[in-house]
Amino acid sequence: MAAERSGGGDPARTLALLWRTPQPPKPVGRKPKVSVDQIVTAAIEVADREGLGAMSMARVAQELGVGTMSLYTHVPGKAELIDLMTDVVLQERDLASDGTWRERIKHYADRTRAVYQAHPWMRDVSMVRPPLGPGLMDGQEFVLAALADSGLEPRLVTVAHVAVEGFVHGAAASEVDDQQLAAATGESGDSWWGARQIFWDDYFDVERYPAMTALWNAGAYETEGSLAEHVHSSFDFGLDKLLDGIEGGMR
Amino acid sequence: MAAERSGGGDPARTLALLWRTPQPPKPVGRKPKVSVDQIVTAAIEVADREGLGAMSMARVAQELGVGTMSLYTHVPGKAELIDLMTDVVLQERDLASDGTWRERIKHYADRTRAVYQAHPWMRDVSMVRPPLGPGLMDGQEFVLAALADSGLEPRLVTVAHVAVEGFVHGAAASEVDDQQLAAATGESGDSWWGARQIFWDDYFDVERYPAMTALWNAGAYETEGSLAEHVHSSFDFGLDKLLDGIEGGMR
DNA sequence: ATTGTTTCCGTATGGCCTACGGAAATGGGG
DNA sequence: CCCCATTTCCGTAGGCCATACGGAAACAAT
Repeated sequence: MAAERSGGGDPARTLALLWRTPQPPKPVGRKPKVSVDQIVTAAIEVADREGLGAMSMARVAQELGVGTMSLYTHVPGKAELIDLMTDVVLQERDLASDGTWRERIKHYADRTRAVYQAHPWMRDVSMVRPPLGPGLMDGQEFVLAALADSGLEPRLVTVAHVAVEGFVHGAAASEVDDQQLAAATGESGDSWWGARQIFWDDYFDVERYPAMTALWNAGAYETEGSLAEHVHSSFDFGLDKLLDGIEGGMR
Repeated sequence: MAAERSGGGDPARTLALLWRTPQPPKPVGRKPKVSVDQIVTAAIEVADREGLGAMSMARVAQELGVGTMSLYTHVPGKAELIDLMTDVVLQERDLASDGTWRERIKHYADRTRAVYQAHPWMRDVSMVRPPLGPGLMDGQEFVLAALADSGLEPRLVTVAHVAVEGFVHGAAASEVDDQQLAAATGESGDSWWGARQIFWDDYFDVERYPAMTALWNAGAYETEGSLAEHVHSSFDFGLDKLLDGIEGGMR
């Protein structure tokens, strides 16, 4: 399915929800059975366990013991609910701000990765029109502050910011993709690749792929750890090199 | 919705389709009304125009003037169809192999970006269990050959490969996300951000976000081009710095 | 008890994938 | 010309999804 997108609904309503603008208590009327926080928490639990595909309005309502349509009293729609879920889990990063600028960016990358690990459905959430809530904003501030301390001039800070954010979210999404697929299909990544052993036997053409063949023969693919560990260390390497490049470009 | 995943179906069948293993012509039996190639082409057209969400089996069959279930005679299921679509559009990159290793990697990035631009639904396709067809394999060979020429030792070539692939696909996906959302919702990115002007008026806290405020005051956000252009140049910057880092790490 | 206000939620619409099994088309052998 | 094995075509049906609509139910104040 396509990426989940932010709702086109009333921005004022969505922003009030994201920042939990306190609503004046209603003096009259029926008492609510559920709150926005309960709905968001239940939705996150369902998505954590069964994926964003399983997080339907009916499923969340069932979890809370209310009717499906009751949710719409508290939340404009599913897209906005995903916005709320996203900002809540981004807040879990709880970013600490000491160390050099490089250390802080690596800290940011680690914490963001941890969010994706804990909530693999984040892979399916598009970040180009992000929820403008405290979780997202605190993260942006953290990275921008670090980059500003690096000595880059302001214009380049904003450019580097997009590059770093893109790398970190992309890397975290990639890493988690494998686990998510494993959960969704009931087949591990290693098992999946194993079942495709016949590719190397029947289709791989040594003449057509000399570079891959040479690397294979040089033992470059005789890795020790699991697939996931290899991917993880590759992204550590990539982030390091990206920061090296940014640092070097200033001297 | 969740990311589209590769089918857990019979790998041998899927590989035969990906590499278009010639089937012995059937001497008897009803003549097929459609071919695999026609199905894949029609599916790509639908997805290009209306997104992967609209690419349903029923929609593709309608496009071809056949019944929905007829497709299942030629293609195991939707997941495998997406694999076939993916490999076909990756083949469109048509990679040329001259220039320095850096030039070749930038060429690869540009051509891959072009694929995403032409086929925005690629954003929704997970690449952790990729279709092992000629389109993907040729790309891998191209990047690995370039990195091998850079002088990295074999072990590091495979590590750098994952980092570069992650960056390129992540960047291309990010760029395209905006257009895809614009098409899906009928609202451009600039318009979307404009509608959220009230965020800066009502919610942005100068005390809480000093780094962002300082950058704003320094004029770092007074960009000239569109949002899309800014994102594009940021990823060019990022790739350059990543390659700088890789290059510098060897000296 | 009535009224105003708010929340709860049953129903209905139109979509999705695909298992199943029978109908229709095709070419060769009698 | 008919029969039949083989292959493809496809209608039906089941179980999911989001959400518009409008009435029922709960509550406080009068």
